[in-house]
Amino acid sequence: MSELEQQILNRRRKRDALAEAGVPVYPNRFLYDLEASDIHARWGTASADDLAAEDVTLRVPGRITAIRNQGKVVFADLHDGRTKVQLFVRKNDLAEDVWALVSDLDLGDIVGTAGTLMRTRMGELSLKVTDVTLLTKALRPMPEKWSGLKDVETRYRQRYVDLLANPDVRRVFEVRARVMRGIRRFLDDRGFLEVETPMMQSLAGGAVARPFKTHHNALDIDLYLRIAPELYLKRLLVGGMPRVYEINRNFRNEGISTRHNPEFTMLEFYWAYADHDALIELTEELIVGLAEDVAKAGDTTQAEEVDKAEADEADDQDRQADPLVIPYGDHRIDLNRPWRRLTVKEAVLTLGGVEEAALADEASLRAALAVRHAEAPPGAGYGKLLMALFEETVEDQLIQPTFITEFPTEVSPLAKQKPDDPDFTERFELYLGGMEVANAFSELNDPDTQADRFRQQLAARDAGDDEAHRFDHDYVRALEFGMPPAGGEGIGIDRLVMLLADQPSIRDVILFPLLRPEATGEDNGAT
RNA sequence: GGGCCGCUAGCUCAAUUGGCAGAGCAACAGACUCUUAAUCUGUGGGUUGUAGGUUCGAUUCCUACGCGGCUCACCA
Repeated sequence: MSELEQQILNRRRKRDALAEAGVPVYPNRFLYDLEASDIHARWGTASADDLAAEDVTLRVPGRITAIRNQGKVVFADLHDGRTKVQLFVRKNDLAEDVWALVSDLDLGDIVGTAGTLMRTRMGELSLKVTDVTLLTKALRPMPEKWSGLKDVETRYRQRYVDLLANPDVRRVFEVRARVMRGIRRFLDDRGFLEVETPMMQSLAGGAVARPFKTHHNALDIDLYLRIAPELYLKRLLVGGMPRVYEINRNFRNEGISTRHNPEFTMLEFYWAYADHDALIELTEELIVGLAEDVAKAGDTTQAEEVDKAEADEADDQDRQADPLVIPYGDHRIDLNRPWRRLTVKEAVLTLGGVEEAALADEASLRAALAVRHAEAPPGAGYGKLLMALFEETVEDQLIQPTFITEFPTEVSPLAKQKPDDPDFTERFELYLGGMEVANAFSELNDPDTQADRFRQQLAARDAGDDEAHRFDHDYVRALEFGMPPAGGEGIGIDRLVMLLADQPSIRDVILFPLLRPEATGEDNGAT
């Protein structure tokens, strides 16, 4: 029998012995007053005398994360997932069977306690326990208390263990929730209506990417998981909803990397009568507001948590100095407005170190790519070549917030052309931390031009670009009813959270990132 | 898909030139009525990711495979 199996067996025996003695080992409920976080929020600064005077008796549930057994006194940490409160258990204070239960507790057990708040001689806020009931027995051992769980594969596969062992992981997902709330509040306050459009589409449009394919049996039709909600949201503009947004999952059947997960969360919003410049303003305002929100929340979390006092001090100082200068890996990103704006061509010339002559025509672009050992995409015209050069020379340098504007029409089949230069569109992308975070443009609303663009995409597909956009006849029909001039934007939420929570991989901001399934063999210790 | 790296006890990590696979925590038995990485005494725990190969002998060298990480490619 392996070590793990032995430990599981021991825990099962303890549980089964209790059950045989008539103790319900998975009781249905425990009426409680407060959890550890609430207790710290309310009495975190109360003195021993205050507590004695107030005589606070409480019922508190939680998970046992540490046990310090002193013989006839036991100290234990009772954790609520965010923070702990210490249990101070004396044999004299308990009924005999309760003391027996306490003596048999294992790390990870979930219990309900009752007692009085006090401070120990060392000053720790503690619950002087008068009763303990087992709420759930943990059958598997917890990871090591000091080093936590480091193995990345286990952290992603068994996120529940990661969350139990590594308290910082919890904070990342609290930031994520805060970002989601902040976005909804921001857009709701400005009169945007949150809507939901199909995730299963018979034609995967609105972006350029390979889709996942599935099949509906009753209708006997193939369907695709959406790669973007764009074309449906714009149909709502036609339908007279002037400001709409959707925040939900997109699915792209592409490679996986530190910035790509096959399913990812995207905010898209459409704003009738707004132009490109209004979108830039709104984007700055939104993201700055979210960053301020996250910084503020970080401060209060740290004030609450005694344990966190020694958290990264350099970090704290930055935030105090300027909450809009945020750490990201080795970088500091300055979110103070206004953010830099460069056209694609300007960026290639100034940041990419490309000679102006290289932008002259397709041949010179191809030459510039060849010099850099970069491939030209199949069937590429001037626009695609320019973007290939941009990605090769500029993209990963865009650490500080930068709006890249004036994208080629060739790579922007749904965007409106610039009035003075039809080869380029009123489109921008926002880069932060070297990542593309947002993509926005003035929406093409001329149905005939849109039909032409779709035809050009079909031609590109024939020329070897198997990700070119499909022709969506119903969308053109919708445009024929008249779509108001509008600005639209998509923001990648996962990447934004990476930045605001200072996480290096998209897997660190997605609770259950996609991994290859585990080998079919049984996990050790399963019975 | 390519390149590089990793996989050793439940967890975190060692193991010299190819020579008996170890430690801390956790577990188990015991001591201890203010500890907080509690302390002290003792004990058990391994198909070294899988399958082959080389060798008297493989955690170590070789091959294939699996899973993961980074990276390149891919990907607005």
